[in-house]
Amino acid sequence: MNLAARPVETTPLAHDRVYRQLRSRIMYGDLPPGAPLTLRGIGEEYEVSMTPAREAVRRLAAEGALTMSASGRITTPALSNDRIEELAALRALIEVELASRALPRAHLALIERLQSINNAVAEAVTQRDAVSYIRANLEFHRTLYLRAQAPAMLAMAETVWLQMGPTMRALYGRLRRTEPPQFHRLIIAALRAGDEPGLRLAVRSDVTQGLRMLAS
Amino acid sequence: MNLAARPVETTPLAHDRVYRQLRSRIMYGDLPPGAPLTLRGIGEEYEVSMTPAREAVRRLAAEGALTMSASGRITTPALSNDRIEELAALRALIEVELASRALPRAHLALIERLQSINNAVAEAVTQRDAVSYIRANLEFHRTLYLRAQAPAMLAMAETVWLQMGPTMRALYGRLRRTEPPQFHRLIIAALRAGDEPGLRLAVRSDVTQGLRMLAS
DNA sequence: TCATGAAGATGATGATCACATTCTTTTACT
DNA sequence: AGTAAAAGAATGTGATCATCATCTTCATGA
Repeated sequence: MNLAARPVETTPLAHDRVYRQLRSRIMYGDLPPGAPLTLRGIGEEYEVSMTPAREAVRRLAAEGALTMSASGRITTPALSNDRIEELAALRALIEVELASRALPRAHLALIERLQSINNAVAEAVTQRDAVSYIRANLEFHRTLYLRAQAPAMLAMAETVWLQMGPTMRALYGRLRRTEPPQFHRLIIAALRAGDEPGLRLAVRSDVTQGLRMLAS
Repeated sequence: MNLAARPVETTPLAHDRVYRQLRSRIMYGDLPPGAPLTLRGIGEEYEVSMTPAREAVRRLAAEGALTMSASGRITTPALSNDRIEELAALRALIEVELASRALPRAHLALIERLQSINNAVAEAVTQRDAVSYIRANLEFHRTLYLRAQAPAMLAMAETVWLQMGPTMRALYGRLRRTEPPQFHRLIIAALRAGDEPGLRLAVRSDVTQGLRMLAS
């Protein structure tokens, strides 16, 4: 057994690299809804052959991050309003539970980190940078939920985020506002106070507020 | 546009066929936890080359139905008790919501179909046929949830079922009982009465009852 | 002017192969 | 006899190619 020769350096695997980069672009709204992708195009962009591109695309399609037509055409998902409502409801269900499980383990250091991330969210809002906003917003939620010690639930929540990525970009893109996220402050306040009902309400409100944007 | 030449017959696609068959075997507990699989073995079994086998495996791995080790070895998941608790909690969250949404649309024909499926469940129990039991049990739930008109939520629930498949088989395999499922009767009764709180409680109880088997 | 159809381009699918890594078994040495 | 090294087998990864389906474009005809 050779322990010294294996630092931690793993996974120079091509398909995994392509998967992760595509996943980030989709989740954070770098791609609009309905954007077409091709295996050859992806392979060329990431300098790999079609094989790893195919595996990355299939993996993302299985997670709902990409849509494959009957003829195999690949696009980012263009969600119907019903589908958006469903995904928002799923976010509410899962993330309220995650927040609730994180609450008893939320110490001061975590709350301060959330505060700091929230400043980045506010800055992205004032600069109207949709991608930065989505990334910082999701990092706020992920940081809290990591404390829940519930990896399967967190994975489910991230899958929902992934499916909503392109749509969130389109939604925030046509939104004109400059106020920082109010519900994040409520979440932080509830964490400080150890107020579970308040926390559940604040998370639910934050997660479903995007639905109101559909009235446009 | 040629409408006549395309009946409905689509998807003789190899990777999709392999995916569906493997998915069924995993979800219904035909494979035990930790069972090893190989791409060449799958290809031989389903008479395809490694390429479609790989795509099916990757898709299933993305859904959590298969586990890939760091070196790429493929096995069915062997869940820890913590992970089982998490997945059961997810089932409770999602399926209670699905049942609640299905309730206002549940007419008599649906209730009678559930009754009939429940007879099949009871029969599988008396015959101690684990695979038939799991299949009939999940069909009971799926039939109800289809009425919710919430495909994204149903897909999430099925993903959880998929992850638990091998473990459910192992759990029911060492279970020795012959009584039919009591909570299914409560679910049907609540549907007949239009009793939403009762339905939510019955579904939650049915979904989490398997957790009690862990006390062994 | 619009519909129809054919030709070309585009793209996904599946098979095969070479390669590197990992696991298993055997062999050799103490 | 037990441990370690080495040879061999097994397995996933990625590239390339042939093939077929689909879409687009352009020409043809009413």
